[in-house]
Amino acid sequence: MRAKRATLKSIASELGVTPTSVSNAYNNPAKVSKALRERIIAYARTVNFEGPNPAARSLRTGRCGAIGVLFNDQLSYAFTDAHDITFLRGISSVCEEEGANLVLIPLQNKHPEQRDSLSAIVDGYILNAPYKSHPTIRHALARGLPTVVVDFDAPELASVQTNDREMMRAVAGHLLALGHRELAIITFPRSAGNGEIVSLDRDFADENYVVHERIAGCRDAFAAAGIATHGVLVCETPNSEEGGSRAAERLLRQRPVLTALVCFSDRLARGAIARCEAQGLNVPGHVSVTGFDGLDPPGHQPGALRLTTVRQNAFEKGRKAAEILLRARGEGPLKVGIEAEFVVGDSSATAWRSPSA
Amino acid sequence: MRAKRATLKSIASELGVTPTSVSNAYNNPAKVSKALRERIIAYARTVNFEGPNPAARSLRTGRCGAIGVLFNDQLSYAFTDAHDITFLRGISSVCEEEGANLVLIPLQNKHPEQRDSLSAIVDGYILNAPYKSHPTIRHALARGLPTVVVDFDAPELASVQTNDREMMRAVAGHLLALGHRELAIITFPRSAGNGEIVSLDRDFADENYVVHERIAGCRDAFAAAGIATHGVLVCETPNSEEGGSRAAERLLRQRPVLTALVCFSDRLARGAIARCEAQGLNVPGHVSVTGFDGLDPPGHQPGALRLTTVRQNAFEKGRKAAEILLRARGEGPLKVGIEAEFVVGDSSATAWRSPSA
DNA sequence: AGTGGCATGTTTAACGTTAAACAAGCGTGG
DNA sequence: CCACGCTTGTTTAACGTTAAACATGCCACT
Repeated sequence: MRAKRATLKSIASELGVTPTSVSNAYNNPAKVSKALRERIIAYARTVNFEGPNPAARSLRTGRCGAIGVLFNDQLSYAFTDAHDITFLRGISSVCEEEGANLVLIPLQNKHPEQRDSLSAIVDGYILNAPYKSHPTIRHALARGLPTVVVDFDAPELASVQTNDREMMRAVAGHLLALGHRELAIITFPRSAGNGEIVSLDRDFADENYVVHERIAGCRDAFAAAGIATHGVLVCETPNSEEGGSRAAERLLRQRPVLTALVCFSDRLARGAIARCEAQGLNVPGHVSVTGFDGLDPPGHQPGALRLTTVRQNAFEKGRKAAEILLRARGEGPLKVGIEAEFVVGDSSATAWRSPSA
Repeated sequence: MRAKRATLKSIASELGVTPTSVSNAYNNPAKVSKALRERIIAYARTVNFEGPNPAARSLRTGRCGAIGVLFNDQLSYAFTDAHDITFLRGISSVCEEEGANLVLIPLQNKHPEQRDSLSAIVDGYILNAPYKSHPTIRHALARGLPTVVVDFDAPELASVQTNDREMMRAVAGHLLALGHRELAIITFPRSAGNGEIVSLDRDFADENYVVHERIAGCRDAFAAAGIATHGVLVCETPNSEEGGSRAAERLLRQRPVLTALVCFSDRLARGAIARCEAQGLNVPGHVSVTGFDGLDPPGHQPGALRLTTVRQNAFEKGRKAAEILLRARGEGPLKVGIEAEFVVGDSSATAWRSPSA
């Protein structure tokens, strides 16, 4: 039976002072004489008092010194993704400077009954590429705390955004300029997607904002080249090497004439490349494959294929989001753009198959 | 001017019921008639009430549904380390299953005045390879919350431990068996270390527990081989490729006859190898280098050197720690061991230089 | 008819803290 | 000598919630 913990009140009564003075000894040293303060701290030490109860303080002050981060996907997935990890690193670097705690909030998919309330004790949220429709995210938004959304469109909220559309236009334009006409797109999940294959001229309005923007960028490129998007396939798959591989396999089966695969992440691209090579298709000889993120580990191996991709600064994205949340005060939601860079690597080349069937 | 937020109380008075009933509508649906519950929820929705205030609930119930994780190092550093990331992934996988939030707590190094109180609102702690002496960690321990320590020795606390000592003995034994007599050790920081070079027969009792155990394992191997540890150098350096490289450079300058470098992490080993090669020393031809962790990315590149290392299951380590904290109830602190495996790769080989000077 | 039990709701009293307003004492300057 | 301000501390009330005990009505069972 653990002894009851000491509180400001118990210490105060023990010492014959008021709880306020004990509180001040911790929070407002200037409001208390040095002698009293030292007496309080000394006594507190003897009863293993480790400072004011954080929950009570938070209730009283309305602040708790922590920010919450929400991902679309499972948390344990985020920790496998170079982009998400780097993004978190950016956030955490600011948290360290500010002494703020960082709360990772898993989406409630397993316990639907818990979806009705979001129990995180935080001063604000960073929402990474949220699906508007997910209940947990809806709750986060509805709570009305300061919120920064990342790669998302929300006029009333502060946001940090990469120019996905323009970048993807560059990628698709690059492939079209190389003569590719039989392209397909491999995307990570657009919403609660189940891996269907659809056409590029479908309506993507309700989708994940990142997917929406990148799809739009692809269309821009096709439009600029005067090529119809009808019949261009878009395959949705989990964002992993495995997912990329399976998607490539399905697309190549459905449309063997493909000469280029536009992947919405490097992981998907790596998987797609592996699949192509397993089928005896050389990359970029037979099929060009592009990625997105540009976060391959620094120690580049000599023999490895350098991806044609878009390098985005996920660290800076995280930093900016956290800086806005923890430091910005002022009028109107901030909108910050993060520079990205189109990088031509060795995974794309001139189309070799006869253009179109 | 944001309108004041609705509370259980305000909703109750609005609806002519008691706050308890509103609370029950959220927490104990069985204690409230279906009709009333629906009336409450419906009204709550119209006033943008997103469930009971988490801080108040936490104060009242004494629980908050979150666990805190503390690292030795900067948080933003942990996000660059494959071991730490995988460890976090293990923790987060359990948090997801349990619907618990995960609070990453930066060590307070920048704001010394904040060191006196730890403001995290959590139900328990996971301490990853803690330095006993760091103030933040001392506070975490002193708060008396349920705590699981990882790779640390604390009889009164639950723990999850890799058998560092035995594994390191295997590594050093392997090198000694290959004929190496001029070994040096490269370790990540032992405490508040500043990068000195010391002898292996120094006293490491007060150091980081992991370092302490691994050093002991090295000594075991030397003892078993009947070789003196006097004069065997131990170099401390930040745990990064850069750190490994610098340490290797310093050690080779101080003792050019070295034929083997025992590194306490794969990152250090990678850096050391790069440095050796930059100096024209072939690995493992001229110098053998060993690592620790075995977490190299799965997509192994053809030309790359496979490290001789110890593969430890960081994911499982994280999972077990979180499971103990969130699920274990019972008598006495649990002690869980995590299996590791000594892996002979291509970075170690027979010593070629004449044994000893 | 009386008793027990269940369903539904209320009353009461904290949980531990801190903001704001107030009081007492003491030195200082005009 | 008095008004003023500073230092040090106290009083009061509230932050928003929920556990525990209590009240009430209704039905069922004996």
